[in-house]
Amino acid sequence: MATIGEASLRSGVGIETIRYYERKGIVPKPGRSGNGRRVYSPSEIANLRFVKRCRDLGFPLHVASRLLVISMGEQVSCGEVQDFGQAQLMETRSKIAELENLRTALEELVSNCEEGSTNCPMLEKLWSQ
Amino acid sequence: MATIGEASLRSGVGIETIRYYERKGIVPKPGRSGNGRRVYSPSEIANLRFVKRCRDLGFPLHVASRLLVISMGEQVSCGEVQDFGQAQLMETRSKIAELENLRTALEELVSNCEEGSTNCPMLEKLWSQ
DNA sequence: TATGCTTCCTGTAGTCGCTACAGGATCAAG
DNA sequence: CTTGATCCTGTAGCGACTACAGGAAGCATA
Repeated sequence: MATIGEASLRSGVGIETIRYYERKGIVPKPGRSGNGRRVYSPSEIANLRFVKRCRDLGFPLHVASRLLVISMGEQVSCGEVQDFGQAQLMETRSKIAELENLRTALEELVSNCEEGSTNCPMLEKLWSQ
Repeated sequence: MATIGEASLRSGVGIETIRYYERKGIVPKPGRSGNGRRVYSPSEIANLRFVKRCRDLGFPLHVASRLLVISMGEQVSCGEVQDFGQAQLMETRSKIAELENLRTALEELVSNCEEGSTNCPMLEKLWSQ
């Protein structure tokens, strides 16, 4: 049984963020000690770590929450889990593609700065067309 | 001289977003007609288009605003403009690198779904260690 | 002229995932 | 007994919008 500070250290989730997850119902509410402080069991700390893992992979909070619920449930609906993974992968791939277009555009924009043909070639490009 | 609706169409910036930019001081306040409605000159519409161009390139609003101010000013400080461009390029590159790590991790995670070794291999992976 | 549709106005609240207080209570160590 | 760390609740801020509510005009048709 741990305090919120210990739970934070062991899970890697910030204290304020832990309370936020609780408020949002992402993780179940922990018990309280006599003085009203939150008390975390090892499995509750593991839950926090699980959510953090999901977040680090880019899953939105509501998906992390759903994955946690699925994990807790009787029979695991593996198909739904796989769907979330696939969706997140697609999302990530399309974000990469988008950012690569941006990178190309920015590289071209910045490269204009070398040629001092106008007052400020980059601004010119931004205004042109 | 155009209404906000026309300005929105011609600039590609949504009506609510135009008003938001005005509130935030990103673009100068337009004039008003007798009945209190906003009236946009062609150059004010161009300003909106400029901000949109910046946003599409990933620049944060305060940078777009600064670039607009620089453009309006007497002498253009080309160095500052170039710095913004370089910073945005670096930012974009590091975001891409980050997302590529995520993609790799997700691909591995999802690939586990094929091997039905456990109840749900993806969840197992998320909990493990 | 009356009606009805569209556009416009202001102001406020919601989104997402935190993060940072303010103002207070309690605990552990010296 | 005091000091400093940790905890509590509640609220507000971030960025960049987006979505109303509730009302005032404008424009076209009957």
